[in-house]
Amino acid sequence: MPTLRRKVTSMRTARTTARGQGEPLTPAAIVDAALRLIDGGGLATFSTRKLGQALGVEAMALYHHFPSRTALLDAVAERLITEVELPADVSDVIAWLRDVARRYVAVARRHPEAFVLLATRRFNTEAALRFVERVIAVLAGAGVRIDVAADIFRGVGAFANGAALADIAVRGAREEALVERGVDAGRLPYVARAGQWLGPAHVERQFERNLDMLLAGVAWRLGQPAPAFGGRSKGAKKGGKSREA
Amino acid sequence: MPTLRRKVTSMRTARTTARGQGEPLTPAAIVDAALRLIDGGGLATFSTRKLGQALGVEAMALYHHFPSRTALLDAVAERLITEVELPADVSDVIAWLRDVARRYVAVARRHPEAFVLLATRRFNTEAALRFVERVIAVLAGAGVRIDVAADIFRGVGAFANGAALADIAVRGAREEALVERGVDAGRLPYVARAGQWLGPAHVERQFERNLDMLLAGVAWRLGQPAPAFGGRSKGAKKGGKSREA
DNA sequence: CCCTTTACTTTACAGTGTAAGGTCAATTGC
DNA sequence: GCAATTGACCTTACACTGTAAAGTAAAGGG
Repeated sequence: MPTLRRKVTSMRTARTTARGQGEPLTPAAIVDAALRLIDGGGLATFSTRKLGQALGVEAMALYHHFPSRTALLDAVAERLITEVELPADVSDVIAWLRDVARRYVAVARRHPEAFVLLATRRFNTEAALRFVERVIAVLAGAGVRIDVAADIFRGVGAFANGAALADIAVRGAREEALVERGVDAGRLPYVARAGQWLGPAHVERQFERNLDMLLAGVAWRLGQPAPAFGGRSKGAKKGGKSREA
Repeated sequence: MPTLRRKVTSMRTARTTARGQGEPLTPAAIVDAALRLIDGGGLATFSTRKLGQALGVEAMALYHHFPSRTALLDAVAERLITEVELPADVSDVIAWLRDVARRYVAVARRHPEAFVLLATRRFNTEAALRFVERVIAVLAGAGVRIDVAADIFRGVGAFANGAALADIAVRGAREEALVERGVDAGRLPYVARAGQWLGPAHVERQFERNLDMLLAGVAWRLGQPAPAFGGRSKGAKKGGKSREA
């Protein structure tokens, strides 16, 4: 593996743009650059040519590493899931699920433009399946039946996805106060009153609250004592009887 | 290539393609055609030219009614929200919320390709705000404090959005059995076992179940008796002490 | 009758994803 | 040592995109 790819004195020239001197392109480097580009300029304006330029390469070079633009974006989505690292302490499944959901949404906040790639694609690619595997494994390890684990994955996953999208949408809006030029004050009295509570100042708190509510249901279903709402679980007593876990 | 829509006798020509004779384009007709096109061919292949053709008009004619393609897609999203009609019986708020969530997801199932427009945009357009208004109004009408109503809207909304996207993704995948060529049997044992439970056969049931769990939390927060899991709420009475509603 | 407005068309341009084939250094086979 | 192959990238080309700019026909108003 030559470090100097392409002799510098020849017409072919070395890639001087935004990457080490001559090491060849790798899928990982391409995906990284793509994510950076999307983060910086939005998904709508992302193009293979701009990506090529950012890598100091013609656009068609990308097709040597990915069959299509869509495949490349799939890889970006993959890259995003691997960014959510699962907490190590699995002693409390509910707390663990809460942490996973938090970290998942954190990824959305870090990559608001790219996150839609993750939210709209199916979790059946390599890294995504590994993610599913680990979550189900932790649940199963806590004694949860496999079908119930799937149910819970779906439920928490759906909520996390939706909350992440809402978070992005709310924060992304350029602070137009939601009370749109007073138009709604008359025709939309409730929106006018609820406006501030639907703004970016409260999304995070609302996420936590609703997540806790959902997880309380999960805990109930697992036959565990419901954790106290709004905070860390402070072991209550027995609660509902397990029906299937 | 002016087919023949240019003065056929003396009148302003007749648009013979896929629409009544000569009546002029309306935003509503455009949006309808756009939605049909997206439903039929996917959002990715949707273009202003194809839409124009479907309406018997040049693409640029659309720009007389909408400032941009994006604005047109905004209008399609608007069209989608108006499609979810809110149930009339508001006697039981929890049951009402459940119905709304169901109908919302039903829209996603009816328009799997277009739904992403709704899921990724902010609810601050005309029809969307009317939707929010009515939901908050019903909650407030049931005695829920305005900030709590906003919390609940966010929670149920996020879950419904995420569940709808999951529904679309799962149903959209061309039945590749999730057990991808046996690859995972060894490396992904839990996915292999959970596969069937994550397939299209169970999304709807899982949606109902998780929705019920979330709504149980909502009911608890409203100081109402928790509805029975997994079924219709069998209206109980006043119940526990309210903390904030 | 002219003037403006409405609704649409024509033309044009910069940008898109990507198929087909080319180029040249490095590696391999003999 | 040299030919053949391969890997990694480039060049060209094409069909297609959104849309700016300007044109055109008909309807309505003064």
